[in-house]
Amino acid sequence: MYPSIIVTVDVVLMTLCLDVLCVALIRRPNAPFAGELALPGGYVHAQEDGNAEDAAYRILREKMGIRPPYLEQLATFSGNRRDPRGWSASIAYFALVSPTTEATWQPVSKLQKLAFDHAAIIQAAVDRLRSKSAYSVLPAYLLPETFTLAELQKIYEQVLGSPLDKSSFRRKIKELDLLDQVAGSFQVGNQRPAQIYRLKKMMTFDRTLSQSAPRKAGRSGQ
Amino acid sequence: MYPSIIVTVDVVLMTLCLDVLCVALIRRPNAPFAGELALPGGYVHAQEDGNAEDAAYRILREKMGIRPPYLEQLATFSGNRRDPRGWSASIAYFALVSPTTEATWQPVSKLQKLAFDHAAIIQAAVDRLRSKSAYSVLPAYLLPETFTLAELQKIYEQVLGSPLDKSSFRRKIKELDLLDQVAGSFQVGNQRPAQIYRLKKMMTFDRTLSQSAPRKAGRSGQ
DNA sequence: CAGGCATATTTGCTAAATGCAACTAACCAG
DNA sequence: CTGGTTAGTTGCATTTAGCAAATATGCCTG
Repeated sequence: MYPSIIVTVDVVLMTLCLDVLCVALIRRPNAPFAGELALPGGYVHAQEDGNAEDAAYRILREKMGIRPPYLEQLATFSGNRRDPRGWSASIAYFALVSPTTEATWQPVSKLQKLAFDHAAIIQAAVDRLRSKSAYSVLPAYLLPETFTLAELQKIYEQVLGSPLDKSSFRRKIKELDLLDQVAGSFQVGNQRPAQIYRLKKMMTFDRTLSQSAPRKAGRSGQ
Repeated sequence: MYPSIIVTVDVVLMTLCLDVLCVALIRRPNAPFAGELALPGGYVHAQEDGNAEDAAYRILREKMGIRPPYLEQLATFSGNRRDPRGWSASIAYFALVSPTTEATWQPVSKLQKLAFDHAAIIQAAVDRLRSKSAYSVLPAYLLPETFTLAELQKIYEQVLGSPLDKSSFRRKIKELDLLDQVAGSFQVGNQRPAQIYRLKKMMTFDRTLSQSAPRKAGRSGQ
C-alpha cells in the first residue's frame, strides 16, 4: 500500500578499553557495505520483537552475546541517502557495558570509514553520553559492578575530556546519592585501601517509549 | 522480503493559549481510531520526503498550514500494540510556535483519551520541553517574535511549573546571551515601558540526525 | 618496629553562583 | 504634584563550586 521503508535497529555499544572510550563494531558480511565496519544492528522482527527496544536487546544477544546493564534510545536516523537500497530508518540505541565484554572494540576518537551513516550515529551517542555525564552516574556503567571513587573519577575525566577536582567530585557524587558502599576494601598496590561502591538498585522509569504486547505467535492482523 | 512495518511521523505541536501550554490535536477522519483526537501525523512519503524531518515539516504544512520556528526529534515510539493494524513505528517530533497559530488547541494538563499512544508521546514532549527549559531559551519560541523579559519569565514559570526570582532570571537570561534588544519600547498599560527582545539569529547545528538527498523524482533503486 | 612512600579521604578557605528583598525608574491617571 | 503600577537594579545572605593543604591508612624497606 505504501512504498516499503527499511526499518532497522542499530546499537552503539560502548565500553572502556585501557581507559579509552570504545565502540563495538562488526565487519559486514553482506551487501550493502560488505566488508566494512558497522554498528551491530538488524531488521526489526515484527513477530519476535515487542518493540524496538526488544529488538535492540535481541540484536545485542545474537551478535554480541550480552545483555547490557544500560540501554537507551538515542534517535532515529532516516532518509533516502543512508542506505543504497532505498529510504531507510534506523532506530539507534546506545548501550554501556563493563570492559570485560569480548568484542571488536574501536576507540571512538579514531574511527575509519564506517558503513551507512554509522559514524554520525556514534558521534551522537558520544555527545549524549558526555552531556548526560554532567549530571548523572551514567559513566559508572562503563566500570565493573564494583569500583572505587578514584576509578569512577578517572572514567568521568575520560568521558568529559577534562580533569576534575577530587573533593568536588566526591561531594557531588555523594550528594547525588546513587551509589552504595560495599563492605570491604580494595588495594591497588602498596597504599591505603579504597572504599568500594556499586550502583544503587533503581527502577529505570522509562516513560513508555514503546508499548509491546507479551510476545506471542499470533497478532491481530495487518 | 520482511514483514511490513508501518512507519509514521507524528508531531507534538505546542503553544500557549491564555498562558497555558497547549498541544494541537486533530480529530481522525479514518480508522483506526476514527473520530478520536490524535496528533497531526502521517506516513512517510519515500518519494517526497528526504528524511523524517522533512516529513514532519510537510505534515505540519499540509495539516496545520504552518512552518514552526522550532522543531526537534523527540523519540521513536514503536511496537506491536500501539496500532491495531500491526507493528508500527512513529518517529515523533516536537515543535513550538507562537500563540497566533490557528488550530484546535488542547491544554496539555487535561487531555481526554487520545488515539494510539499519543498521550504518552505528548507527555514525553512536555517532559523534554521542561528539562530543556532549565538551560536554554526554548520557551521563547512559544512567544511572538518580540517580547519583554517579564513575558518571557511568565512563560518559563508556566512551563517549569514554579515561580522564578526576577533578578536571578534576568541575570541568567542575559548571561546566556541568546537574546537581542530591539530598539523601541512597549507598554502594557499605564506603567513604565519594558524593553523588547527577540531571539538572536543562530544556526541550529543539528549533528545530522538525518541525511537526505536533494528531493528528486528518481532515486538510486530499491 | 620506625620511617618513607603512595594513594584515599577529609577539611578549610576563597571565589562564584544563586536566592531574597528592598530600592530606584518610568510611565499614566487624577 | 501625588499615588499607583510595572520595569529594572542593587545589596547582601546563603549556597555551591574550586583549590590546596592536611590527615589517614595501608605496604614496603631497612
